[in-house]
Amino acid sequence: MKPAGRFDPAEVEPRWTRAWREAGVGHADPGGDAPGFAIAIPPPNITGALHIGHALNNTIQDLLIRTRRMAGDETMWICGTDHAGIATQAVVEKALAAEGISRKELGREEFVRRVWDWKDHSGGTIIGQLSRMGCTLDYARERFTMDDAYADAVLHVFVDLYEKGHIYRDRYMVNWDPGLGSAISDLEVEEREATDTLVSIAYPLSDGSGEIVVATVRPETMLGDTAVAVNPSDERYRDLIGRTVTLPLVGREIPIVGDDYVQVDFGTGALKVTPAHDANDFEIGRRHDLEAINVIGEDGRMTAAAGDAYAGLTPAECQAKVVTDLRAQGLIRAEEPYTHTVPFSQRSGARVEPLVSLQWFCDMTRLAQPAIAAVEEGRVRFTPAKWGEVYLTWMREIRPWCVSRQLWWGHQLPVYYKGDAVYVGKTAPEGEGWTRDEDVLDTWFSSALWPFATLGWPAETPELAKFYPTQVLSTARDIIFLWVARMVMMGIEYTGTEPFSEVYIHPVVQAADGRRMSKSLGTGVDPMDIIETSGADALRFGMMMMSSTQDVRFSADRIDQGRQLVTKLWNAARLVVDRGGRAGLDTPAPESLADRWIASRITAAIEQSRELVEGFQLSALADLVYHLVFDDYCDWYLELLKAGEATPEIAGDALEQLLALAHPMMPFVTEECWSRTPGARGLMATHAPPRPPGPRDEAAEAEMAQVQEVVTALRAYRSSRNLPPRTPLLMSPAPHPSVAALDAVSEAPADAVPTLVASLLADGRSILLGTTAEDVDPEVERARLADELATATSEAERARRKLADTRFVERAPAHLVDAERDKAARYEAERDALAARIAALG
RNA sequence: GGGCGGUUAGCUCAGCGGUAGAGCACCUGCUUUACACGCAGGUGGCCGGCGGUUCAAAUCCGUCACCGCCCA
Repeated sequence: MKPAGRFDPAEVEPRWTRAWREAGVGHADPGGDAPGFAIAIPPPNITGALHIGHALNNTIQDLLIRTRRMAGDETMWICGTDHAGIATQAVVEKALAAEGISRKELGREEFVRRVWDWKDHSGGTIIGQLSRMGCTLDYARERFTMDDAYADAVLHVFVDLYEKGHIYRDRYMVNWDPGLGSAISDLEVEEREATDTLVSIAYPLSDGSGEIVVATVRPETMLGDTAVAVNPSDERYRDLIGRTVTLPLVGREIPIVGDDYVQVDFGTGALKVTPAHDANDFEIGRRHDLEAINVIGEDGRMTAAAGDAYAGLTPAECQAKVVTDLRAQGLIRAEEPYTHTVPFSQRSGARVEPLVSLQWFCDMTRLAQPAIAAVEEGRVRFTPAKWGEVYLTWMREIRPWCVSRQLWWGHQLPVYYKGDAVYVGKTAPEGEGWTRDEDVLDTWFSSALWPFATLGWPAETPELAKFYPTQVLSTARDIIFLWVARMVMMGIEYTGTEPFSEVYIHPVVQAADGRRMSKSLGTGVDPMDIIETSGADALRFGMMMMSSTQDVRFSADRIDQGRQLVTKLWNAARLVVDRGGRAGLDTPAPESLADRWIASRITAAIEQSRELVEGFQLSALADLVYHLVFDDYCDWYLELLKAGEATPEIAGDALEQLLALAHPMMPFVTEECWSRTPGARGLMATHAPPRPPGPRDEAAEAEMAQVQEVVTALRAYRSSRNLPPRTPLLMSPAPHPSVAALDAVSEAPADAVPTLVASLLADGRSILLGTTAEDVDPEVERARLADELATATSEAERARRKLADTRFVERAPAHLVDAERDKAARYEAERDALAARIAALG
């Protein structure tokens, strides 16, 4: 069938999505002989919809997967979604709230059932959108982090880490999110700047001999103070160490301790110590064996321990009352505005309350060691490499991970209590009276197992044998710690192997104005809108162009560029087919200059594209394909084909190579063109890769470069003389046949040469050309020649000056010096020729 | 406080030791029978400032300024 009419992505693309699914293009066969190549998708949340970051990341992964598939590997792109504990629970709670129902009214069992209902209806959104983008995931093997088998793997790991002594329960300082009613990890806390009041409070010495003044932005926490700390080197206070003060409003007698942590020059140099509500104070408390009194509860209100006057207030209300009460007692010494950073929850947006709480922790120090070595020794390679350093820095200072969350949606801890007894196991212990821990695991605990739990681990499945370890992980830098690092640790611990060997960290796409792209700011760009207006191929090309070496602003121009490339390919294919081009021929060796040249150019591009893919230089790859299609193939080669200087056989073969080269990036248009090319068999998606690089045809490339230079010079000449584009020109010496085929130029008869008007430097030598004598306006020509003379003269001088520098001649590489000599000679010859022409004009 | 990155054409970005590139925008031509989502020809940069290394620096080193991110 001959390609005809306009290319309509909205009609074409869904058709191929279905065809690939039906042909099982993404479905992996663990039984085959071909080498396995696997990528585990960063599982999107079931709550979300496709955003530009997904579009970018999954374009990259599909490009890699399609490239390897065409190369003959047995590919598996592991598909699935993440249960996203906090986010999903929040979405469902919000929906319930709209019906006037609270989670607690519903009860845990019913609530979890409702979340599953919600997941069944809305949880597949992103996976469906990825399919529309042309992603060839292994959809039939889609996994979910709460699937029975997956959940079993998660509990297996928890129990095992507990038995190995890495998981323990402790009262420890955690980041408490009062909005969520749960502890959150260090990585979910965001520091923001806030201006508070720094209040100086006098604490009277117990023996009545004076007072010590402390400064704080959280006066309400004084109710939980159990010491005052000063730096032992601070002469002002040194003598007070070991004495006590009486805590105002409370009346508790608390010690003055010496601790190096205290900054002498901050505030008054004396620090109130509240071990239950400040991470640093907690450490000081441990060093001095101080009691930790929780005065702020998990409900975000003051506890009974804060005293009858304050219990039940919010911290803000309590702060106001404490300050009022202290002022009444004349104990406020100063109040001044103070700007500092304050922790907020990335999850709920609430101000994080540090408090001491009984939680489950995972000590990461031993697990980190082999994961550090894996990167240091190159078994896991980051691109760009700097992220490897970021990873290592974090891993070397790794801290305990708080893994319990006070939520209902997630993997409930396999922990059971009876009185003081604790049992950890996948199934409930025998006997009566055991109750299961209410908490669930941090979602990242389960995602850490993603690359192997999705393949059936801990069972020894054929999938695991064939496709683990995976090859590449492509993701965003903001989850290097949350996810990548933990996958490496868990992968090594449980499979003995790093879960992937390459980590590609893609850029962050910002809004066009440089702000963060977000729905709430209204700066988001919906990839599905782009697909609707421009097609998935254009989206994919645009994302590739934006996948450069640094963070980029969203550029609609790049999408347009993709749309134009799609159209160009489509039209080029139509032309070639129209001229008798066919695919899959036993193509004869190219003979004409044009045929030899395009074959060589494509060979070069195939070679380059391999290097670019290996180095994840994806915007360069997109750029390469773009220019190969537009410039080499369409602007030069197809013009030569139309002029009869190239053969349809080679044109058809070149088209096939071009489609294969572009297919991983733009699967739809290439598949469609392929299907309409006579002689094409099978799908482009499973087509052999672009032909392996053979030798370049250096001679053809050099000759064609000369042809291009002359043709360009002819066009520029007409343009500068304001001559219509196809104005016939005469030239001497005779034009190369390809030049004559592309341009209205012919050899000047010998007797006409003296009347030729222009002298151009092209093809490394002077050529003379002109129309006929009567067209010549001597004034215009003289001005034009004078311009060229000026250029030639200054370039010649420049080169001579450089050659006159003995240090350059002596120290620069010989080929550069030679090139400079050659340049000087050429420009001097040109200069003289131009001068002669001007003289001849009179 | 510590660390990392950025600063190149009007805009978005490549280039990272040998006389500055792309796309878009802009200007001039062109209804050339694949494509006006096109073709041809152009305009436009002391490559953030200042020092240094080198025969040679947008590219390497130092420093300053501004912007952004990460960790404390």
